[in-house]
Amino acid sequence: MARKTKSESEQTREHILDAAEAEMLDRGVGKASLERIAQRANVTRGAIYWHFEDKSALLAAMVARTKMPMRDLRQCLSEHIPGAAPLELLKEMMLHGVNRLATDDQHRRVCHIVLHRCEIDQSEAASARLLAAMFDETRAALVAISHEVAEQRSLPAGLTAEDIADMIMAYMAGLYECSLRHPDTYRVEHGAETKIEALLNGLFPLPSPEQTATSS
Amino acid sequence: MARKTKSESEQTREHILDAAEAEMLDRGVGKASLERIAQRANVTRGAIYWHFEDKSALLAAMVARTKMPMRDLRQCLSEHIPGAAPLELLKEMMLHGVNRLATDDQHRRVCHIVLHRCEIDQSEAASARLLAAMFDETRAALVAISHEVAEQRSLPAGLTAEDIADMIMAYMAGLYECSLRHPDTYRVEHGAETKIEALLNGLFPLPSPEQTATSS
DNA sequence: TCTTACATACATACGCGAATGTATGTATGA
DNA sequence: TCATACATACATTCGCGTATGTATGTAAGA
Repeated sequence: MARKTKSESEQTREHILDAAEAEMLDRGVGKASLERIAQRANVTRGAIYWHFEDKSALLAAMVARTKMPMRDLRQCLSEHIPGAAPLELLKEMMLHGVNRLATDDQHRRVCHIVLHRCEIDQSEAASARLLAAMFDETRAALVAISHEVAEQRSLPAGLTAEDIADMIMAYMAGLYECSLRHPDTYRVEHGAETKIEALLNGLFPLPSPEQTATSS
Repeated sequence: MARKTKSESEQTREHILDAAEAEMLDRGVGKASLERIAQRANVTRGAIYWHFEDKSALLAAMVARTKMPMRDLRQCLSEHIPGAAPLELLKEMMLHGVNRLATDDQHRRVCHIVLHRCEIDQSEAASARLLAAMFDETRAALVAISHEVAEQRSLPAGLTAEDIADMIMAYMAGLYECSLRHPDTYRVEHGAETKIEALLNGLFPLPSPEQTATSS
């Protein structure tokens, strides 16, 4: 076959990424063969090796295609809901995560691959670091905003803002876990907002009058 | 080498399982080779094929070694804390999970392997079914006990006992996720009991007087 | 504007190692 | 002596990486 123009080559690259998503979702990253990925994309392995160095680079590109930094999310939400209280912002951040998990199929696929169809070892060090970084980033964001919320609401006895952030972190991680692993029986989107509100109300109780008096 | 007595052969079986745990933890299930597992156990692949049909059977045996059915747990707790209120029982169930996750190293290893070092596909269908069964089992237990608790406490507005059970399910799943994936930065055991109490107090608020009057 | 030269975007072919499953050997306990 | 509990040897498969072939897009120069 002949050489393609630049935009066409960009398309084949996308086709390869799509095919890789499908293959890795079906067989897992380890058992996904470049040969079958190529067949799905109607190219040969040569094309894959032209666009990507190896399988792990292919995986990394897949992740990069769907990753959204926390920084951008918060920025975006702050602009979208100007002057929102921290608690409102936190709720919106969580809702955004749930919504994306419920509706963005590509994001679901990629997360499912990275989280559950991938044995992370040294060869996928890049993906491993990226995963850890996303965890740290999310957690840091939660800690920061939990501190802000704690200035307006109170905290359960014996717990710090960091503790609450860790609990929220676990809840969100669990939602991803349950929703991706058991999509037929666990519906994240069901009552999502109500649940989040209930959780946050429980974790950030309204300050009782005497507490307010003590703290002020 | 020569034939061993029955108990000795049982020991080699255990050694093989131990070695498999270590290998699969290091390299992941897919990249774990039976040859290296055999070396770690000071046997040859022949021994492995004698005791297990193939790698997936080996994995299944590993899981079976650490699995504890929910039925047994509840039974055990009911006997241990006789006459406990449902809420107390639920708290103890969750605490038991966290404690095991924090202290039982073999359990941690096996869970980490099955959850994060294993690309579940048709070849590991047995493990996949077992995992799904554990999920369903746990969830059913949570739903049941949530209903019981809901008879004594109240529920957040707009949520059912099933909803609450799903939230608790997500929280527990998230604890496993965070603790196993980021053992250095995420400490499950830190303030575990206080956190669980705060969570349950938030999800099962004390019935307010007028609500009690209305419901009765 | 037409040609030339080079880079691009793949396809094809080859060699390699690694892991698996099986078949067979063998020494020992019961 | 016979089944057990392995060890050893062998064949086969599979996927990867690389080397190489090839046709076309594209830019520079005449």
